[in-house]
Amino acid sequence: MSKKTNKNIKVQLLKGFKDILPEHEKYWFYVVDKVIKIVKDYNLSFINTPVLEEAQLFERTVGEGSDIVHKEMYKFNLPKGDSEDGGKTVVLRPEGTAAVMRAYIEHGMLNQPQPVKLWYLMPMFRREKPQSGRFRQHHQFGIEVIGDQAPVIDAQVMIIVYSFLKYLGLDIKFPVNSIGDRECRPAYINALTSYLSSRQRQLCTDCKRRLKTNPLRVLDCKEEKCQLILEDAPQIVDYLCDECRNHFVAVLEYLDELDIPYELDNKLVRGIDYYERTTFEVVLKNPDEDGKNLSLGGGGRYDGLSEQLGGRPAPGVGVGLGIERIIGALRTAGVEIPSFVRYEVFIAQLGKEAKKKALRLFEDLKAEGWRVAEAFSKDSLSTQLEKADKLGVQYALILGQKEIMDGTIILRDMSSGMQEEVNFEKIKDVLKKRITQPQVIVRDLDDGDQEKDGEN
RNA sequence: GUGGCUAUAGCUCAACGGUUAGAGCACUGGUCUGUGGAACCAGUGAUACGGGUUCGAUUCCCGUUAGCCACCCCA
Repeated sequence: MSKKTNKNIKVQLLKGFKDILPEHEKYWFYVVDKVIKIVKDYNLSFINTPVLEEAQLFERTVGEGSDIVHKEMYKFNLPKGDSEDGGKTVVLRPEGTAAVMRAYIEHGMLNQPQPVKLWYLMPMFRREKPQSGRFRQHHQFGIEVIGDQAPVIDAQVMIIVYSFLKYLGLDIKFPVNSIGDRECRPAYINALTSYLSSRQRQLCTDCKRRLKTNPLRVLDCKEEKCQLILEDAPQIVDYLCDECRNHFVAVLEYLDELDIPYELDNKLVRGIDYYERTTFEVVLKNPDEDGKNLSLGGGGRYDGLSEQLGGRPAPGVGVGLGIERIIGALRTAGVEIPSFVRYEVFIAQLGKEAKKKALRLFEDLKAEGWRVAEAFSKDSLSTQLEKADKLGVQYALILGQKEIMDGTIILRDMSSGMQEEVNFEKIKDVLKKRITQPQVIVRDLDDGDQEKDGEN
């Protein structure tokens, strides 16, 4: 950095954006490890979609009246005339479901065995005011099961979420509701609207607006006066058609069967228009000091979404979970995150000849896939071991004049301080025996991360 | 979008309307070419930006920007 930069304005992060730093690495790897585990368990197929999409993909599905579309999208026009896509209005993807459904339609996944079970891990962008646990770019692990409307699928999506978070060490529950479908919901909205209209004067200003744009959203208003009015409001359950009611009851039965903790919440509507029937959220079981249960994600069924995008009918149900929220929850819950082994071996050298031989040994070990660290530019053994210690290396190899004469090398266990002389030629075999399971897992994880890096 | 709080080194924090803005941790080098988690010595490194009050501002005032938090909503 230049010193007196009075003239230069410091370039920094855009508001609400966060760097993911080395210090967050172990949390990400921990979560991604469990993601990989759960998607293997349930045979979900990987999908990722572009960050940039046409604006109407979300405007038509998430809904013009929703907060996401209405005020939170990064939306801009591509310059006209410089390319075939010139003049199009594009947005940074604010949520995953509509994008995945677009891909499902566009790639004819209807011709695969149904349902198609997909998962993704990708960044989302919403231009909200940043706050605790809320950023303008965040990452979601999402699951979408498309092509089947059986209630058991709804339950299964929730079961997957439940065991995923269980793997991570988080205890959660599902507020759950059914908001009906295209057949029966209009009647409920009518009933609700006329009830609220008659009491319009007592509603908060936001709700007066919602009453016109999206009456359902009045239901989850937090204002006390609105809540009071809502106590006697018509309830969606009473308006569900037989199909929707049966579907909902069946979902709950499946959840009961596996003792998945849920609680009925007849005011849960969610801020996205494409949902039908089942809607749910994923909240921490234990409330924080303020008595609130942190929300880790949400989901629901969207049987009409495909048609909204011009596709053939394809019912679906899905869920999105916020990675940053999950990591936050892991930290506050004090879940122990296994520490991360970056290097397996450190090579320390003493003397000119030893340095040469160590240089070669480093290359040899590396060629065989070992993760090797060194400090060849240092001559002091203390300094080298100190470095090895800071790197968290499990074993140090020490090579000096004496060892070269004897054809040996010293193997030092860094945690116990125990060390032994090993025949130089046998060192690889000895290492193979010593280095244990955890490192293998880290290698797997690392590969997974590289894939993801490519996407981000 | 509305409101509250904050802004000094990479981090945590100090200080004063007045000479050269201090400390701990971290970092770099050294003691250190035969043993790390330690000690000692040395070093790098900061008043967010702009304006005002003042002889003098890091300090007081205003604005901007950014951060944190709450509301709204959500992941």
